[in-house]
Amino acid sequence: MTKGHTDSISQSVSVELIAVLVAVTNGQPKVITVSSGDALPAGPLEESHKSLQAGLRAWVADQTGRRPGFVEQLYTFADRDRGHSEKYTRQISISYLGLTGEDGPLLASTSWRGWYGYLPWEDRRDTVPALLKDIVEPGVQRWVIATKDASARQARRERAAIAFGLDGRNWNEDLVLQRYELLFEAGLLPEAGPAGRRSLRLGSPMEADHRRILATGIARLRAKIKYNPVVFELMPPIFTLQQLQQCVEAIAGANLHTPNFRRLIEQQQLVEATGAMVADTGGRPARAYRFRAEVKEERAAVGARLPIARA
Amino acid sequence: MTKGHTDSISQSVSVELIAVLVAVTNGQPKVITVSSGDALPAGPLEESHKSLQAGLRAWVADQTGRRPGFVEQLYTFADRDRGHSEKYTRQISISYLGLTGEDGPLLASTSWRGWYGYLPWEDRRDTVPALLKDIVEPGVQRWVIATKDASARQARRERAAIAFGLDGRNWNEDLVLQRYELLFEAGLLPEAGPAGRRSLRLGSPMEADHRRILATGIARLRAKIKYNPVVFELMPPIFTLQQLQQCVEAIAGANLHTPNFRRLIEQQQLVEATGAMVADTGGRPARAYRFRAEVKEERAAVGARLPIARA
DNA sequence: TGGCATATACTCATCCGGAGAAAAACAAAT
DNA sequence: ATTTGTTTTTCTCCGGATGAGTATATGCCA
Repeated sequence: MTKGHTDSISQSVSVELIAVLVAVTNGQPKVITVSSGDALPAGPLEESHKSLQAGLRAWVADQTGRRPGFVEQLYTFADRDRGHSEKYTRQISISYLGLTGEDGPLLASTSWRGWYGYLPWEDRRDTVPALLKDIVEPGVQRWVIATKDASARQARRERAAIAFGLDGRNWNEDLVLQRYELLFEAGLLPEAGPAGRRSLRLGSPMEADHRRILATGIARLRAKIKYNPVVFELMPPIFTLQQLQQCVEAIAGANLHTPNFRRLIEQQQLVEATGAMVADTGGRPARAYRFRAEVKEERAAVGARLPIARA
Repeated sequence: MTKGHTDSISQSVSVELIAVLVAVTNGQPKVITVSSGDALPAGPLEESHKSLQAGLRAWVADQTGRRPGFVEQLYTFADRDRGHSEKYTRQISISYLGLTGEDGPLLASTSWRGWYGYLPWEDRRDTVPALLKDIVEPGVQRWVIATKDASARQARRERAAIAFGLDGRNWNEDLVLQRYELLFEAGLLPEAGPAGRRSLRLGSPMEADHRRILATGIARLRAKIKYNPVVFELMPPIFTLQQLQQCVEAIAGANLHTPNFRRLIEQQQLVEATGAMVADTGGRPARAYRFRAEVKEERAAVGARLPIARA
């Protein structure tokens, strides 16, 4: 498509901003929801908004009374046939991830909900959820063998094995979206429509594709937390290392090896001791820490590496 | 913003798809451009398109006669005041990265251009570009000291040091977008408007923010190539390890350490020898390789790791 | 005082990545 | 035929990061 066509569109288009607003309080990762937990907060892009990010921040501030310290665009998708009018309409949905604290008042219509209520198979902290063996794996298995073609079946088997750590593979906590999509395709989620089995209780559903957007946000956050010190935004100013670890565990949905976690944090010099102690831990008092502000810029980007030739 | 407002929008909105279509041929990374290299190909989202990705693929196929094997959304942004009409209009631009080969015919109005023509400071393969020392660093330095406030100046200095590897830091090839944005802010690019110094020859400019989108695409590709075997899409079916290395070097803009690169590829089992040899290399004949198809699924996601507690 | 629970420190083996040396296999020049 | 050059290919060495497990410190509470 060459230039010059770019202003030709005239179909009816509406633009919607959808937010995954995350907080973590004592080991519980949460998102802001509306409609009694049935949907993510969403609002139209308004004329007054200078940019998408600005628009999002504007109404997030309205909602939560707080301004999220970290906001990142997730994904944009377009649906046809979304409106009820006879006119052919197109909806563009732009989703964002935002990190904040749980404090600050919410409007009555909104509330915090634990995110593992929507994706219970993602929380493997203390035990591997029973529904994985009881519901997910049999359902996925049915989906695998539901294909006649042998190579297609093999492809499905491989995909399932990767997503859910089957066949001796390891569970990869980053594959939140892949798991959601597989369950959706397998018809194991009510969102999948009439084919979806409403009888299975695989977490609470959400309207439209909001649960999918939530999965996207969690996936992004789980990936990001490994190379970018965004946990910052989810922690109070002063905290103990265990609190920090529990926050990361809540996000990752897995228990961490405490000594190694500690070593990781220290060698990256993410935090500094305040000197104060926190005594009400139930055991030995813990040192209080704060984040090193400098880190924010320093470690803003480290990432993986290529075998680059020096000199 | 609670639900129920979501269909209230009525301002005039147009949706534009912009593509960064990449190919690499003998050490030259290239993008498809229009308008004699002044812009990236862009087209409106049409009613017939089922989804954004489908829309993009449709007209990419028209343009190049090839279907890119890999397509990924980059970023969405919204501008006001973009149209010329008196009506207040809003343009949504959704950008995509696509990987393909250079073969296949192009329309006359489109052409491949080397991407380092637009971002010459990003190519550090054989030598560090002279314009870094000659133009970029002095310009950035002026921008740093152009702030009165001491702490703001320090922040700028830090940011510049990270982006361009100053003050003893290493160059981080992933920070393509950060570098572009800094140069833009510093008024060193003609795109920055009247403040921009058109006299400086810091690469060829592009219309609107297309050069920024290109930077976004390059950054994404440089990051992605490290944990996801997308080089696939840019290579012919059979190749030598040196060709593969040169392709990665072209993308990364840096020379790689050959033995270590080899070791990396082998230990990841990305490729398998065909048995054939390629003799016209100028030196010792090289083994011919192909990608292992299985890898595509296997290594679709590996990523960094957290100190997860087993057991 | 003796558990109990958590916090913190230390050890050890292994793997991976950066860096460089060197051998192998051809072509072209002498 | 020998030398030189160029590229491919294989090894080695080393330090630091990582996985895994053990041990000690320090409070509270019964």
